Parts: sequence; structure tokens; C-alpha cells
Amino acid sequence: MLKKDQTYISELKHHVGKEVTVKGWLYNSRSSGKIHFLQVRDGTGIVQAVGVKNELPEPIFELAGKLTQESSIIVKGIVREDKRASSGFELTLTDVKLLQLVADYPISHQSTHGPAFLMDNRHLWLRSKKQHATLRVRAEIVKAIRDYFDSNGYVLMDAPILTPAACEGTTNLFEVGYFDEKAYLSQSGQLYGEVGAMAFGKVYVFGPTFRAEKSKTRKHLTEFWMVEPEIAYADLDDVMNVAEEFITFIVHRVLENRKEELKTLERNTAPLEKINAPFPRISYDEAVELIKKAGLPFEYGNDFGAPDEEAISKNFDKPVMVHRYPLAIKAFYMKQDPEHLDKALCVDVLAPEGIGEIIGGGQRADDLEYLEKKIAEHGLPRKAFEWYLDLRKYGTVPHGGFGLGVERAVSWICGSEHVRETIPFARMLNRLYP
RNA sequence: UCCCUGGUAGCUCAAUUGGUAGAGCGACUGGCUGUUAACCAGUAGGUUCCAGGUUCGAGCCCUGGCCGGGGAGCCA
Repeated sequence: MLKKDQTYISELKHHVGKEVTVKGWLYNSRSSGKIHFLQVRDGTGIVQAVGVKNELPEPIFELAGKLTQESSIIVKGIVREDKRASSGFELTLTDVKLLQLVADYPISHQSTHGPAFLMDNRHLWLRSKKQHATLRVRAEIVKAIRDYFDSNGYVLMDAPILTPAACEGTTNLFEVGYFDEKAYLSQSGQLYGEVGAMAFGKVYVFGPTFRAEKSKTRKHLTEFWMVEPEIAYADLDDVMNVAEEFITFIVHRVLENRKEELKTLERNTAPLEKINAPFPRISYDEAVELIKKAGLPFEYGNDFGAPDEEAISKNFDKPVMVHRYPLAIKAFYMKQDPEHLDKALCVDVLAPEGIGEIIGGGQRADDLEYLEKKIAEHGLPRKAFEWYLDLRKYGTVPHGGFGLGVERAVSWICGSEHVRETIPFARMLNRLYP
């Protein structure tokens, strides 16, 4: 427990009429000569402390007047309801203690800053309102993810980050030295999740994921977080049922608990209010029709590009689930559709509002011979996958799951311009600092 | 890897045809008893990304390099 000589700004409403101590930093200040307005933040919120010259001891009034942005301060004041305050409450300042007077804080509220400058100062940028709100929404989403799976019988199973080989082979991996051999940073925990499903029935893997692709877009990070449920005895329909229920749960939770933050972010919540299961389900073939109807050039059999995804999702005001892509463009572990042999039992969930894919998943190949053949076809080293093949040798069952990209989900729900704002410290093609 | 675009004050940007490098914001000083991106007045602040070249003269033109930003492909 913390000592009680501190009141958090979020709790001020319970202390009206009383003197409280707020420990924090100066967010901004204004003055009219004989009256100072100090906007103090403490991480839970921002409150304005008002100091009047002839109501305060001279040294305290003077100190209040010379405080600079982000100076660390402890202020005392009497909580007052005030319609003029945006939060509804203000402090009548009674005392200020200065811990450090800051000179030349780089980020100002009044001037504009470019993304490169702000990302260089990410460690300070996080103190500003919108970044603060975005990361609180992220924290809420992460909690919702855990709550959903924890309360629905899934066991959390962490997958290793250092792995012996590619999970999917095709994408670029970060290579690291591992004593006398090479290891790779995980690009997906899914294969290990399948191990978990065979051991526990329902599991979810939740952790960081790494892709060494040289992507430079608003949707890409080289290090991002992914949650990957995996379910034994599940078919493609089960996977889609879980995906839509799961997304609905997350969106509702944020709408319930993070109203203030969404308001700070100026997020129009109307589109989010519409998110309710069931979601529309269309096949790859039907999606191709939508692309052609939109007049885009598209060669049947290819994967969808960003403009294609937008053309598809524009037809719906909920996330749309596109299933049964051509087998040829999907990963080796996808199960072949027995009714359409050229298709895979897979699903991508495309978020509305132009966000694109937030979930990819499906039913897994469960036949040993088929999987052996696929590993060979994809040119993957069989030796690295022996343990994975064992799952098909010793009690194979139909099973499936999906992966949700946390940052893309946060980006969608917050209405962020770029995923780099949805993670505290983004790692990108040209960004390894701070 | 490819396409587009940029690098000038702490930040965001301007600078006509190649002719003395400017504004807003921030900082600093002073003023103001209700400010909400406060306002008003003043002050300081420059290796124009780097190297070379053309020119009487280069922020501007040429060559090479470095570093960003946006997008594509691939993916979540």
C-alpha cells in the first residue's frame, strides 16, 4: 500500500472541500500577473491549481509563477467543484514544493512537431494527452484479451521467443547467435500453441512477435504483440465463432471502460457501437467479386493487397471474415478444404474503416502424410519440425485457432493514424531508439 | 527491393529568376486577478544534412553520399 499523503487526480471528486496533496508534474501554466493557473498532471489525470497573489504567502506565489513545463512538483490545495474546469474540479492552491525546475522541455503544447521528432522523444511524448490515452486503451485491450480467454477455459501458454527455425519459412526472421548455433526471434507462437491445444484442450499464446520484413507502412512494426488462441477439436466455423465473439468482447469493454480516453482521442464511437457478433462471412471467391465490382484490377488466385482489402471491407460496417483462400498462397500448416481441394480452411478478419487485416487463422492440417508433403513442398527443414509432426503422429485431432495483432486492434479502436503510436516503444525499419 | 517526397533557428515551415536567411510557436525578460494552444510588448537564437563541383556570387543549379517521411510488395 502507498502512503496516504497523496491524492490521485482521478480521485479528487471524493475530496471536495478538503485539502489534498497532489504529486506530479507541471503540464502547462498560464498567468495573469496576480493569479497563476497551474495545470498539474500525475498520470491519472490533469487538474488546474489556481493560486491567487493575496491569498498565498509571497514566496509560494512567486515559486508558482516561475515553474516550467514538466517540472516535478508537489502541490497542496483545496478541492473545489468549478464549472469552468474541463474536468469539473479545480484546486485552490495552498502550497507548492519544487523537486526539480526543468529547463527547455523539448515538446511544447503550442507548436507543432513532426513524427520523426516526436518518435525521437517518445520517452517524453508519452506524457502528452493523446499518447497517454492511446496507451491506456491498449492496456484495457490487453486486459480484455486476458479476461476473455481466462474466463472461457483457455490456459495461458507462453511460447518461446528464441526459436530454432521459421514457423512459416517464407518471411524474414531476425537471426541471433545462440552459443555455437543460430536462433531466430519468434515470428509466431502458433506451432507451440498447437502443442498446448493437444495438452490442455484450449490455450492462448500471448507475447511479442518479430518480423524482419522491410515494410514501411502505417500498419507495420518489426516487433509487435500477438495473441493466438488454439483449440483442439475445433473446425473453421468454431474458429470464426470465437473470433467474432472475442472481438465483440474487446470492443465493448473499451467502450465501457475507456470513454474518456476515446473522447480525448476524438474517436467517433458510432462505428464501434455497431460491432456485434455475428460478423459477415464471405468466401475468397465472393471477396474477389466485390473487388471486381469496385473496378480494381485483380488476378484470381492472388492474395489481397491493401486497396483490395479496403474495397472488400467498405461493403460492411462490421469486421468481415473472409474464408477459404487458395491453398497455394497460404502457409504450409493450413488444412485443405475437402470440398474445394484448391482452397484452405482459413479465415482473415478485415476490420472496417480501412484498417485491413487484424486476424488471420483457420483450421490446421491434421494429417501426418499431408503435412510431411507440405513441409517438403515449401522447402522447409524437416528436422526442425519433427516435434510438430509428432502432434499428428500421437493422437491427432481436428484443431484450429487464430492470431490477433494487438497494435492493429488498438489502432482500429483508437482511430490512430499509425501503429507506432499504439505501442510504447515502436520498433520499425528505421527505429531502434529510444 | 521498388515508387513518391523531404532535410533551412529548439520545433513547424517560408525564402520570387542564383543576389544581405525570415515568420509562427517554444525559450528568456517585463506587463496583466479566470486563463483553457491565454493575451500584449521586447530580447536572444543559423556550419541552410555532409563532401565535392559550376558561378563574380549557391539555401536554390550539378555529382556523389547520409538520414527521415509516405506508400507498394509481404504480413498481424
